[in-house]
Amino acid sequence: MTSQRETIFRAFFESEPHMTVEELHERVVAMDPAIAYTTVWRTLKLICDVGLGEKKYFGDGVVRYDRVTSTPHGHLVCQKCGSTEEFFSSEITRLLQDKADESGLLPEEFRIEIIGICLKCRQEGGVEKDADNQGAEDPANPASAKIVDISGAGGM
Amino acid sequence: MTSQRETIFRAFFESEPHMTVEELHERVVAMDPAIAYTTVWRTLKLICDVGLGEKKYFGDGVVRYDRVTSTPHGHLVCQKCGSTEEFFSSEITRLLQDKADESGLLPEEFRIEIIGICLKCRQEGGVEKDADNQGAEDPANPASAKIVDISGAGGM
DNA sequence: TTCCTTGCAAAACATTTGCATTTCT
DNA sequence: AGAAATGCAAATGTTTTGCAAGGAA
Repeated sequence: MTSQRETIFRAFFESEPHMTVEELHERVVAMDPAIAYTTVWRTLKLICDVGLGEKKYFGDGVVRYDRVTSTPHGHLVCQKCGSTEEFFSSEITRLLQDKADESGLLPEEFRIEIIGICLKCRQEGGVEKDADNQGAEDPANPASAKIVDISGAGGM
Repeated sequence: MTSQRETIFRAFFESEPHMTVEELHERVVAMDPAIAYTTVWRTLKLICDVGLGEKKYFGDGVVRYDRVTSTPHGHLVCQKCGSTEEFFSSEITRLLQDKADESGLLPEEFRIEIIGICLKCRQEGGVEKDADNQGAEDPANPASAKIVDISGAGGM
């Protein structure tokens, strides 16, 4: 365990969910400017290999990484502004498990994503997302990643 | 509407689901050797833009394209051999719609993927598929192929 | 002719890897 | 010392774009 790894681990586990390598690297650099992108990438890979993290693909061309949580969850992703929201549903999880069982597939991960246009973007109409930062979170606006629900309709 | 487009359209709608640009291009070339990869790519983009198709990301580094079906469906993807299977569940769809409604997001697409190890691969145990790097797993690091007890779920 | 499409080549990009150097044990 | 981690640069592998030539309306 090196100091770089410790920094990267901290940054990863303390940050908001589904960050890209680049985003995490930015955070890491803020803590220690000498840490290279490659090291962040390799550490992220390490974290996934040991099962503490996993890749996420929201479909905007970049890989994101999530901490492995005890509870499976899905994401609501806005195509326009790139904001994301998480949701939980034990009922959906159960149904998916059933599907896997039927097929004989031993599930390792469930990916549940709802892609669409968020309420805010529909109301504001004209707001375009940052061209060179597609689907990325605005680092200055972590509010774009909020956690919702937990027990609503559908037994989540 | 050019002959190339007609060929590509036919190939796309008559082929199996979730093909990559390259795979579709191969099929197209079999029908008309003069059609370029770029044209296939652009036509696929066109198809998606008009809403007849949509991108899929199974996490192996390549984009796949699916026809938009009247019924939303999910995929069971084997990390080892790369095989895929589709499944349908109106109940899951309904629950996801509920989640979107709660958030105010106008859903345009549901992505439901169950990633794991298929029955065949578990039975055959050691059989490695040609897929050089399925899911970008490190072949030299079996730890990445952890198969945890999923009594609770695969953990997303 | 005018506009749109095609093909080829190259640009863009994110992800990975090679290798010499540094750091840790 | 020996093994492992780091940084930099470059290789990969795709996706995407620029532009001149070709084809449809």
